[in-house]
Amino acid sequence: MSAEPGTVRPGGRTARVRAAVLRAAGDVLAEQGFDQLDLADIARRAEVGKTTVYRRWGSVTGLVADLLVDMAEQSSPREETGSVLGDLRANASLVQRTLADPRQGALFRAVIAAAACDERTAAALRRFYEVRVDEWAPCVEQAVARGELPAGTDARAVVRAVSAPLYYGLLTSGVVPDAAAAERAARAAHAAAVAGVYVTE
Amino acid sequence: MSAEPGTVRPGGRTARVRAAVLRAAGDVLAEQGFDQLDLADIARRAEVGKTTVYRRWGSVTGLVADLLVDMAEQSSPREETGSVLGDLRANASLVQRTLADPRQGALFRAVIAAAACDERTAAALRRFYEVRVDEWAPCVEQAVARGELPAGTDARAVVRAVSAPLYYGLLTSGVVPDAAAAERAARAAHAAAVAGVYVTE
DNA sequence: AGGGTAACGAAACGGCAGGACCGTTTAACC
DNA sequence: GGTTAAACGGTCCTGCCGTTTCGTTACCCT
Repeated sequence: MSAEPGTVRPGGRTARVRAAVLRAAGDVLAEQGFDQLDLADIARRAEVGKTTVYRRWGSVTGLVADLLVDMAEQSSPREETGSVLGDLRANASLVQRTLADPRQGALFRAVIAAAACDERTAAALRRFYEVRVDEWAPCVEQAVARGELPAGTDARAVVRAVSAPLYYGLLTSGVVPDAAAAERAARAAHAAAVAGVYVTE
Repeated sequence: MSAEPGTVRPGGRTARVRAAVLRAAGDVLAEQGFDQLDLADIARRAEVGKTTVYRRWGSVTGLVADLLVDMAEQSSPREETGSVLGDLRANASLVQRTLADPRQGALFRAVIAAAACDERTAAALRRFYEVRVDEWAPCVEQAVARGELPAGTDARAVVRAVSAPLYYGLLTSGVVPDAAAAERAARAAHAAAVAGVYVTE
């Protein structure tokens, strides 16, 4: 049993091929959604042999899983405004702008759909959001330390609460969130956190 | 241009075939997810000719869209407990139990994934949630009338806020919601509504 | 800098999803 | 109950997705 292709000689051409294929995969996912995905089409766009794509990724979901690993590596740093509400607003705005962007929004919908169909992709998606939530949780922890939120508040739960309504509208009703929706999301999470809804133990 | 098959003679055998196929489709969706869906397999399970499934529904997404129409018709009546928080709890618990049910939960994930790939399916899904939100919005409207929530509160927004975190966890992280999550969802939506986050105009 | 081999790429193959044909059943209307 | 055609269902087939094969390129190590 040999290692996966691309792991022994990951540099040079191999890296270029990976980058080109992932870029093409992102484009096609954003344009068409993941079920109409033809690996041969991606190979053509990436100017790469069809055989290579099948050998290295095997299936559509495998390709999406690798794309998610790539996306998780590009983490956007959090902003700090001095108050929880401001920080949550910044986070909500970031999520909102991401989902409202034609390419990014469609890409996220496609990736989440893919994760619902394949366990490996689901694991990659879970990891992606873990990274994102970990990035922003310190804002809430600092707020607890400053006394703005009750002690014992689950920081990660608050961060997830900000994203939830924005994702929910997009996924279940196709509603692209606007700035007002971001503001509501931030204020709602803040109000709930102040009320002690996310206090554990 | 002739009408869609199944619309001119919707009774008798046609209805039985539709019911059998939709049931089989739900089973397969819940078991395997929608991308591995083979219409011939569904036909076999439903003990129906393969040709019939292809002729009437054409594609996997078309079948899912019809399944959603069928699901929307079976609306579960809302409960009324006398207080907003109680009503929101009842709603959250209903959603939580639905998503936590192995068959129903998997079915919802699959259906949402299908909606991300096809516009007709997305429209059917939107309609499904419109029906559900309309069913529960009166609870919030009555609460506003009773003075429990501020005037001008967007009732539908509050109802959606209850579901959002439960769906968000399931779709992005594969977290099956438990009773505690339902309680948090209800209390969070309530706290935000009381704080006037969902007041419009 | 040169060899060994990991990784790529073109072309040919094959299995199966999805569709076409046509005879059979039966719902709808009188 | 008889007639009409809408809808079903078995069979065959065609096109495409994914795979295999084998020759070529170029990355990595010494």
